Formats: sequence, C-alpha cells, structure tokens
Amino acid sequence: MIRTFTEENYLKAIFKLSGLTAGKVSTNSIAEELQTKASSVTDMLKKLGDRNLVLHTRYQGVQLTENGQKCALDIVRKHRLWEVFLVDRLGLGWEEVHDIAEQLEHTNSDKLYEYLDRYLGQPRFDPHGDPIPDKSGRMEIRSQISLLDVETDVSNVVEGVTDHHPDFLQYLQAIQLIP
Amino acid sequence: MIRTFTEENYLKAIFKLSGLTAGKVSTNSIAEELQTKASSVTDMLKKLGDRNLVLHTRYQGVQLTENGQKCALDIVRKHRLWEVFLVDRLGLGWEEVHDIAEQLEHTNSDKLYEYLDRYLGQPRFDPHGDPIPDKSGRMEIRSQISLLDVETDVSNVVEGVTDHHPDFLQYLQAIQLIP
DNA sequence: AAGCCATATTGGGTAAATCTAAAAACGATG
DNA sequence: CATCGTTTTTAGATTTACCCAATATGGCTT
Repeated sequence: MIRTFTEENYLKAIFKLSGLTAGKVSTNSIAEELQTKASSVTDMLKKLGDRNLVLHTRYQGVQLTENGQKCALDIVRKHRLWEVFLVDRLGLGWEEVHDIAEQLEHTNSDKLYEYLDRYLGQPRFDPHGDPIPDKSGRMEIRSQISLLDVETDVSNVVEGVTDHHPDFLQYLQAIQLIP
Repeated sequence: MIRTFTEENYLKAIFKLSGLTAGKVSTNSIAEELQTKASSVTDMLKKLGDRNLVLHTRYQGVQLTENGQKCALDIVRKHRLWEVFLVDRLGLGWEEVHDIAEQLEHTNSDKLYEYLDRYLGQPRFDPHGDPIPDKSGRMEIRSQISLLDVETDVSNVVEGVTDHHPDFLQYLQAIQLIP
C-alpha cells in the first residue's frame, strides 16, 4: 500500500482529532489542523474513502477505517521513534524536535524502524510523554492527572504535556519543567 | 532558498553525472539516471535555470552553477551522513542503506545535521568509501587505485566502491569484500 | 414548519511534474 | 554540403493537490 506524503498527513490529522472528539471528525477541523481549505479536505476525503482508509458520509464527518487507523498508528509510531532519537541520542531539545520528526516520519522502510526501535531500547514513550505504538499498533496508556488538579505540598513526577505548541514548550524548558 | 524534493533529485543527478563526464551533462543521461523522460528533464532544466541553479544552453547540455553545486554538495552531505548513521549506529548492511538514505536526505534542518555530524564523530567517509563534504562543501579526495590494477601477492586495504548497484554490493557482502 | 446560519460539497481553475507525439537542431558521414 | 540518425526541445494532455466562489445541507430557532 503506497501512500503519498499528503495522504499520510491527512490520516495523522484525522487520528489526532478523533482522539480529542472521540467520534466523527469534521471537515473544517481537519482543514484547520492542516492549514488548508475545507474544499481541499473534501477532495482528499473522497480519495481516502476510495482507498478504504476512511469512512466518509456526505455532510456527516469522517472516521478512520480499521485499515486507516493502522496506517495512522504506523505514522505516529515513526514520528515518536524519531523524536526519541533526536532528543536522547542527538541531544536536541524536546521542544524543537517536532517539526524535524514531522519530516522524518514519512520515510518508509520496515527494516529501518525495526532497527531504530531496537537501537533506542524499544522506548514506550516519546520525549513529550506520549506513548509509542508498537509494530501492531498497540500502545500503553498511563493514567495521568493534570497539574491543575494536583494537591500542593505533594511531590509529583511530570510525565508529559498535552499542549504541543513550540512557544509553550519553550516556556516549560525555560522554567525547567521537563517530563 | 526552498527546494522541492524533485529539484533536489535533479541537482544530485547532475552533480553525480558531472563527476563522471567531467563537463556538461546531457539531457538523456539525466533522464536515464532519474528514470524519467527527456522532455521532463528539459522542463526541469528550464526551471532550475530560472532559479540560477544550473546553466543550460539549448541543445548544449547543462552544468551546475556555483550555487547549484553548493546545493548538490549539501544534499550529498546529508545522504552520506545518514548512510553512516544507518550502518555504524543502527547496524544495517552497507549494501541496503542507499534507498533509505535517499529518502532521509530530503529532511531539512541545519541544527539536525550539525548535531548528527557531531554524534557520528564528524566522519569524512561514508560506508561505501565516498567522501562526506563538510558544511561548506569541501571534501577529502583519497588517491585510490582499482583492484583491477593491483599487484598480486601484495596486501591492500579496500577503501570503497565505484559501482553502487544493490546486486553488486550484495555480492561483495557475500564474499566479505567490505571497505 | 419555515427561515437562517454555520458547515460542507461541487464546479471550475491553477501550478507542479509528468507523459506522448511531433518538430527542431546537431553532428557525423558520404 | 546535403542528408540521415540521434538528441533535444516544444506542444498539448494528464494527474495530484491545491484554491475560490457558488451551491447545497442540516440543525437550530422561532
């Protein structure tokens, strides 16, 4: 199954948005996520539908098929493995690796990722605390509570962030609040 | 200066062919190198010419401008750094990394390559024995002689290969003739 | 139930990179 | 120096991923 760079980005966006809304994803939300126009999204949804990667009913939103979910998890896996590499091995800052991983994640080669995964010690979480799916798409969920809800005078370990905006991550870095 | 994936591949091809023929490069040779048609090449040469990356005179072949040469060396550098990573760090075979590096080389980020280079110990040669240009495009040339011209009964060190075809490299691997 | 508004889709068009087929230029040779 | 064959370029079409403007849909009000 050959997927273009663009198709992969759509699948990843739909996957991400499905997690937030826990259901069907709207055309406009995808357009905003990918910084494109709703009409472009409709075009692509039709194409992804033809390829059995999404289920799209006119005016009703879209969701990933089992097949599409598998593809999306594969891309997420690649992205997060690269982030671990960039931070743990190369020593880049955890707040600056997202854009680089966004490029690297489109590299295809089963063997590459098999070896990269082993080289990194089969990590289960990326530098932002997000879980890394395994080859078959399974990933660990950690039960976490928000820092907003934490009791004062109690020591806690920060495991991850939910806001991935560069500015916010740089702020966390500056105050040394690191997962 | 933003370059597309495709433009980068053309620059790399022209650079490679310039080295072989030591002069102007023909449209057909580029078409063969990139597995495309001569008419597509002409189109792209026009575009690269407009961008001051090549010097193209109708029916007379093409050569890289100083600017184009710099871009090509940058891509070659990225390619070869990735090859070192794949072989030395991940443990992939030197005969199977070319296609993967061909994808990775299009990743952009000055900082990434600065850190990758340092992480790999600023290597000057890739696993095939080809020199790796430094940030400003300079690279070492080793004076090598062909195995065909080597005297018998004399011990030699194999430094590299000139034929990069997967089948040939797999054969060398099989007989343990490794740089 | 009718109207209104936000959301989504369609239709028509553009730009990039490709292709095929036809025409143009080069250069080797008789 | 005219001709032939190869190489290269042009012209016109196709495909992919976009865009805008116009239209359609569905849900919410009243």
